[in-house]
Amino acid sequence: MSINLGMIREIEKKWQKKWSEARIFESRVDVNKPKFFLTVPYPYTSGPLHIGHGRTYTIGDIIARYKRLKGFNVLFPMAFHITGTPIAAISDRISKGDTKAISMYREYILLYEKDHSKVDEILESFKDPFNVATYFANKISADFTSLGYSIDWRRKFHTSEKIYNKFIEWQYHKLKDLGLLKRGSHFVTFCLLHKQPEGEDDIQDADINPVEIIEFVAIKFEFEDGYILASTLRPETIFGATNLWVNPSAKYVKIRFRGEIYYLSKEAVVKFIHQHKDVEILSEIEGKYFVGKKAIDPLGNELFILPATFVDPDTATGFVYSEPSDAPYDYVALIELKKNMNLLAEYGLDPKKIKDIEPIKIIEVPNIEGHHAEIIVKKMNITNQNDPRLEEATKTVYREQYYNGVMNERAGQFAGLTVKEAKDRVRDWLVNENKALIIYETSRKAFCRAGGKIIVARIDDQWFIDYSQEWWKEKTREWLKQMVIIPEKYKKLFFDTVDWLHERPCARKRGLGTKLPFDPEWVIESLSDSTMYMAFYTISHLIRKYGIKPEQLSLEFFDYIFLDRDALEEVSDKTKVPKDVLKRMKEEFEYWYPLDQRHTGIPHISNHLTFFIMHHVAIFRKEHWPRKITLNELVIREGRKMSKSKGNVILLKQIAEEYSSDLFRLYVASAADLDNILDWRGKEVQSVKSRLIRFLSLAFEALEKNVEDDFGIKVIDRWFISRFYSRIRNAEELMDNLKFRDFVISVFFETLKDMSYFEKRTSYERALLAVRKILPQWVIVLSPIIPHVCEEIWERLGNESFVSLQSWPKIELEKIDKEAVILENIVLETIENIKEILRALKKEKPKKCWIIVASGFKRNLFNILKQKIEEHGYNFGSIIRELMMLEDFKSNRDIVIRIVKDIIKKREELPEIIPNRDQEYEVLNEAIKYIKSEIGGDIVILFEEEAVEKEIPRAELALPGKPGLYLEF
RNA sequence: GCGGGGGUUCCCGAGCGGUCAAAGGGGCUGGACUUAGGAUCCAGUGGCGUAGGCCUACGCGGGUUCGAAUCCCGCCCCCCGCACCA
Repeated sequence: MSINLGMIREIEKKWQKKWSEARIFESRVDVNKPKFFLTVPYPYTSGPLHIGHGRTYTIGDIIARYKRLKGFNVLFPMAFHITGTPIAAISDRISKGDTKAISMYREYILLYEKDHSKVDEILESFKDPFNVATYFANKISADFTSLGYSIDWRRKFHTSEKIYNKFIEWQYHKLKDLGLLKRGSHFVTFCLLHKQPEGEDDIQDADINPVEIIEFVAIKFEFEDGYILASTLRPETIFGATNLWVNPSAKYVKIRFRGEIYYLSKEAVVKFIHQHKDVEILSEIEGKYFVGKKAIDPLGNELFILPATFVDPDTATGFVYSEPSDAPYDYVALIELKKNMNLLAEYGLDPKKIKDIEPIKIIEVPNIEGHHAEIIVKKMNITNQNDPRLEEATKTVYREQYYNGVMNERAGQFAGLTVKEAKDRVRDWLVNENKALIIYETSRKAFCRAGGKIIVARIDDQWFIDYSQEWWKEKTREWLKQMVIIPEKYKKLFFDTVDWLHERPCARKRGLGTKLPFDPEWVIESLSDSTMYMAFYTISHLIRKYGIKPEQLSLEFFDYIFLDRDALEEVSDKTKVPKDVLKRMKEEFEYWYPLDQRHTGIPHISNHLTFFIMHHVAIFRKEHWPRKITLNELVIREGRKMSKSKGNVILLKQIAEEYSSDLFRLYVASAADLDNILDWRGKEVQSVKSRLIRFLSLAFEALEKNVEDDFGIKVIDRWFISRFYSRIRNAEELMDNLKFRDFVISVFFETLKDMSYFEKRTSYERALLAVRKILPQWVIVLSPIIPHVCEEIWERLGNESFVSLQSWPKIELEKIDKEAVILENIVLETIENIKEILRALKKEKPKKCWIIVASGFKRNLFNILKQKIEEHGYNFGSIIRELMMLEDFKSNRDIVIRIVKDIIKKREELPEIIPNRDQEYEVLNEAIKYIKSEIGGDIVILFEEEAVEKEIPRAELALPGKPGLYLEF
C-alpha cells in the first residue's frame, strides 16, 4: 500500500467532520475533573492568517490536546479581534477606489472563493468594515478547523459585538473607579489633509520606515521686538554658539504667542499652531531680511545672522544656531561662507567680521584635540554644506560625544558634566528660565496615503491608562514572581516592562471597537480592549443560549459574575436575568477561572501580556489572576522574513490543501524550540513528510499483525520495547515543559529510527510485530501533534472512541528493561569497534572476525571494582591494595593491575549492570547474522577461555560488555 | 541610548561542568535499488593512525577546575523591542 499526502488530507477531513459532529471539544463544567483553561490571542481579522500565526495557534492546540490526555477538563476557546483602525482603513480605501487595496483584497477573496463571480459582490460589501471583519473571521475559523484545532466554537464572539462592548464598558468603569484612567495632552502624528491623527497604517511606507516623534529645543534669541526661535537637538551646544543660520530663500513669519513675538519659518508656524494653539500671525518676512542682522543668545552674546542653504525651513523652526566646533554642518557652512566673497558682497556682509567667527570648543573628548567637527569633516573630505555625507559625520560626532564627551569650563554651571547628563539639564534650565520652548517634529518627512502632510500635533483631553501608579506596579511584580513563564528567560522582560510602563493612551477618535462609556467620542483602542477578554469566554455561550440582551449586561451583572458583588436577588431584579441563569454563569466563571495558561508570541510581552496581567491584578480577585504564560518565536521562510512585498508568505489556507495539516503540525512542533525562530524550509518539510508517510504505512501494515505470538522473548524485542517505554516516560516531562521539539524527535523520529534498526537486525515481518505491539500507546502519545492520522490508526485498531479522548499511558519504571538495553548496546558497540579497526587498518572487510567474550573472572573483578570505586573514588593505591587481598586477583596480578589502572586513569564509569558471560555470548550469537551483514567475512564468537586455548591474539583484551576482537585478513 | 537575546563543526541548529569530535536536519561524497532519478535506503563527511586510539576544535583573549562548548572576567560582532500599532 502506498500512502501519499492526498490520502492524509482525506483522513484529516474525515476526522475534522467526526470531531465536530461528536462535539467532543465543547467544554462543560465538570466538578469531578480538574479543569484547564488555555487561551491563545484571538486573531485580528483584517485578512487571511499565515503560518507565523499558525505556529502559535498550533502550539496552543498541542497543549490543549496534551492536557486532555492528561485527564484535564480543557477549555480552549477562540474569538475574533476587529477593534482598531486597520480594518476601518481598508474599508475606507476600498470605498475610495484605492487600486492597491482593491487588488490586494481581491486576491484574498479569490483565495477562498471557488465561485469567482461572487468576488465583486464581496469586495463591494467590504465598503462596510464589519463585512471585512466578519468575512475573514469566518474564513479564519474554517482555516483553524482545517488544521485540526480542538476549539470550543460555541463561545466565539468578536470585539465589536454589543455584548462585548458591554463587557469592556464594565472594565473601563472599574478602571475609572480605581483611579487608573486619566486625561491629559498628548503628541501624535497628525495629517494636515484629514485633520486627524494618523498612525502607521495611514502613513506611506511607515511599515518599512517608521515615523517617530522627535523633541527639539527651540531656543529664544532676542531679535528686534521679539525672539527668533532657533531649534536644536543638542541644547548643550548653546555654549558654543557663534552665529545664527537662516535660509535666505525661505519664507518666515512673525507671530504673537502668549504675549511675546516670535520669528520662525512659514512651514514651522503650521506645526507651532498644532502644538501650542493660540497663535496670532502678524506678518510674513523674506529670509534674506534677517541676513547680516544681529540677535542675542540666552547667555547675552550678540551673534550675526548668516545665510546657509542647508537650513530646511520645513524642519523644526527653520532657524538654527551655529556651533561649528561640534556640528559638521555648521563647520562646513562657516568655511564656505568665509570663502565666498560674492555671497558676502551680495548680502553686504563685512568679510573681516565673518573671518573673526571661530569655533568655540565646549566639549572635551578623549583623544580629540581641537574641533571635533573640523577633524571629521577633513577626514571625510567634505567641503559642501549640501553634501549628504554630513548626516553621517554628524552621527559620528554625536555618538562619540554622547558617550565620552564632557562639558568644559565654557559651559558654566554645567562644566564637568558628561554630554549625556548635560543634554537634559541644559534643556530643563533653558525651559525653566523661559529661554526656550519644546517643539516636536517628525523624524522624517512623511505623508499619508492620500498625500496629506504629516506633522506632530498636540491632542488635548486624551484618555490614558495610568500604568505608572506604584501600587499597581508593585502588586503586579508580586504576582509575576509567582507566575510560570516558559521559556523562563523571558520572565525578566516582564519585570522590565512593568518598570518602564507609564501613562498610555487607551482611546482614539476613530476605528472600530467599544466607546468609552463616560465619553463616547472616544473609542477604546485595540490593545486596551484585549486585556481581560479571557473571562468573557466563560459566559459568552450562555449569554447567547439564554438570549440575554446587551442592555441586561449592566455593571451589576458583571460585578456579580466576576467579582461576587451584590446579592443574586437584587442583580436579577435589576437586570431581569433569571436567577438560575445568573447562577449558572457565575458557576461557569468560577469553575474555569483563573486562566491556567496563555500562549502567544514573544513580541506581546512588552505590551499585551503585561497589560493582561496588570488588568487582572487591578480588577479581579487574587484567586482569578493568571497562572502561566508560554511563548514562542516567529516563523521565517528559507532563512528570510516573510512579507507581502517579498511574496513569500504561506497562508494558513494553503496548508491543509497544499501540504497537510498533520504534516504542518509535525513540522512546527519539530523544526525549532519555542524560543527559536522557526525556519520553514521546503527541503526539510519534504523530509518530515517522508517520515510521516513512513509512519503511516508502517502503522497500517502493522495493523494486520497479531501481537499474541512469541514477541518479547529476544533481547532485541525487549530492547525495542524498553526504548519505547523510556521515551514515553521522558516524554511527559518534555511535554510539560513545552519541549515539543525534543518530544517529537524522541517519540516520533527516533522511534522510527529504532524501528529501522530493529528491522535490519531482525526482519520486516518482525518489525511490524514490534510496531503493532507499541501502536496503541504510540498513537495516543502522538495524537496532540498529529491528531488526524492518530485517530485513523486508532479506529483501525478496532476502537470505538476517539484517540483524542484517551488517557496518557502510564509507564511503570519496572517495565523498562535496562538489561536488554545494555545487552543490545554490546552488539552495537562491537560492530562500531570492528568498523573503527577496519578504518585504522584501511581494510574493507576481514576474512574472519573473532569476537571474544570476557571471562567470568573479569566480571567478578568489575563488580568488586565498581564497589571499591564507590568507596574510595578513583584512588588507584587503596583500591589495588584491597583487591590484592583476594586470592583470585592476586594470582592474576598483571591482568588485574592493567585493567584497574586503565579504568582509574581514564575515570571510566563501569556499566550499571555487568552482564554475565552467557548473556553476553547469547546476545552476540543471536545477532551473528546481523553482525555478518554489517562486517562481512566469517564471524566467530567464543569465550575468552577457549580463545586463549586456541591462542587467538588479543583475546585477553576482552572486557565485560566489551568483547575482545581479532580480525584475520 | 535604554532594555533583552545570541555567537557551536560546510549551512541551519541541539548541547549549557565530565557520558562531546559534539543530537537532529540540510548540503556534499560514495554505495544500493533502478530506464532514469530532483524518489527511497545505507555509509562517510576536522586531522592523523598497520587494532578498537591520539591530536586540534565550539567568536577573541585571559581565569577557575582533576576536567569547560558549558562557570567567571575583559574584548569584538550580530539580532530584537522602545508605545498609542495590531
